[in-house]
Amino acid sequence: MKDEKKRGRPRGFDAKAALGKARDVFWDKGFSAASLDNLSAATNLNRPSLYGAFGDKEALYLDALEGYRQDGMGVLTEALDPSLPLRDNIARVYAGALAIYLHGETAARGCFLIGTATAEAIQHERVREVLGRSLTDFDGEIEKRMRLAVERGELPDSADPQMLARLASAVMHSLAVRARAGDSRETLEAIARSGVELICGRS
Amino acid sequence: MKDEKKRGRPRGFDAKAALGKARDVFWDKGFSAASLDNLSAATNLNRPSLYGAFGDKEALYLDALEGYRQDGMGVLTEALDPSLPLRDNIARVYAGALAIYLHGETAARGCFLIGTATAEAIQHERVREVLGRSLTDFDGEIEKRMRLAVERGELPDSADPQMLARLASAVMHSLAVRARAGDSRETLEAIARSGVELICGRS
DNA sequence: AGAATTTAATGCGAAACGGTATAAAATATG
DNA sequence: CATATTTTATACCGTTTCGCATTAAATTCT
Repeated sequence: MKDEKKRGRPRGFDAKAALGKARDVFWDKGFSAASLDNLSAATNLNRPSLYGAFGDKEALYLDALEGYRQDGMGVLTEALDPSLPLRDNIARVYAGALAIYLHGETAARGCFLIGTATAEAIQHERVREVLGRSLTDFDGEIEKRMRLAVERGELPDSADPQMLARLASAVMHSLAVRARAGDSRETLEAIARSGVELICGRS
Repeated sequence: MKDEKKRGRPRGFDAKAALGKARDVFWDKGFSAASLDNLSAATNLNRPSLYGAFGDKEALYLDALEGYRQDGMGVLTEALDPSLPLRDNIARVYAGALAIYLHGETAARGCFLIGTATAEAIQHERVREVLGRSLTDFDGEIEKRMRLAVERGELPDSADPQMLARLASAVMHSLAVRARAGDSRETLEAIARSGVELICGRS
């Protein structure tokens, strides 16, 4: 469904890979501090090619954000596999987050969204919109699992699924910030463990 | 102890007030997107005066961060008044945070540190250092109160004061991010209430 | 009063910025 | 093969950036 040969010179690069490289630059520097020269160098694309494929700098950034958001949702739904106990689900959510935030083992970059989009959110309405949607969608996915947990008796009937979900997200937001502030993997994992305990009950 | 008249032309502005105006600019735009022209206009200082009083842009930003950090610690210790019950203390911490994050009632700016310093933390080591220190100091102050709570029997002996403190901070970090993402005051206050419930026990 | 010293104002200057005009290269179509 | 169309490469344009050089103003010290 995409083999209709477009006429004209074919593009000589993989747009998805280039977007990933651009995302890495934004991830390290933030939107404002990342220059088109940086992005051009990282993607091996000259500026007109970048512009042609993605539009201007803001559009490229929004594309990168949206891709990250979708990847994150994928990791989340995978972690929330309802055949596992709730406690395992939440632990997996945090483990998945830390795998992204710690980036390999070495330098911690934290969360791309929380680490860079928050800074631009006041001035750039579209960035704020993506950020807000990401947070609420994340909350919502966890909330669904919390509702299921109440139905199944993993949580007491008195539990408030929406609020528990938001607090479960809150722990992750904190991991995102702390990772970028340079906290050690050990510290972050300890917080994650304690978070699971607190959210899912001490039973 | 500061009436020793310096010789030479006296400075014609209040450095502290100027720093506050500069902080507001950084708060809205972030470090990288804030230009010296913006800062100059907001403070009513021409660039050489800014430079003379605070040094370059990064030094000015670090000054603003440090001032915010200290203000925040002041609000925190006030909220943690040990003559009040733990539950009230934590509720006051969140209320104090939201008062800052929501800025009046209208446009939400979130937390200056979490909203802007996280973005620069990877590239600017000194910013990362201030951010990290701010987070750990905050945790530490709450941890002291948690220890006291265990001694007093407000929390069970089995409670882990360090981890409870970090999770209490986590809720605040989430408020900081969500405020900047545009969440309503009602939502944020509801999260704060639920956070108090979760941290301080459902009793 | 005059010298010394500090701050304030104007404005410059080199570099970096985002974005694009222009032309060459590569492919499909007729 | 010629033409149309799309991508790539080079180079450039106007603007904005940060920082400072220079000069004027205001105050203290001698």
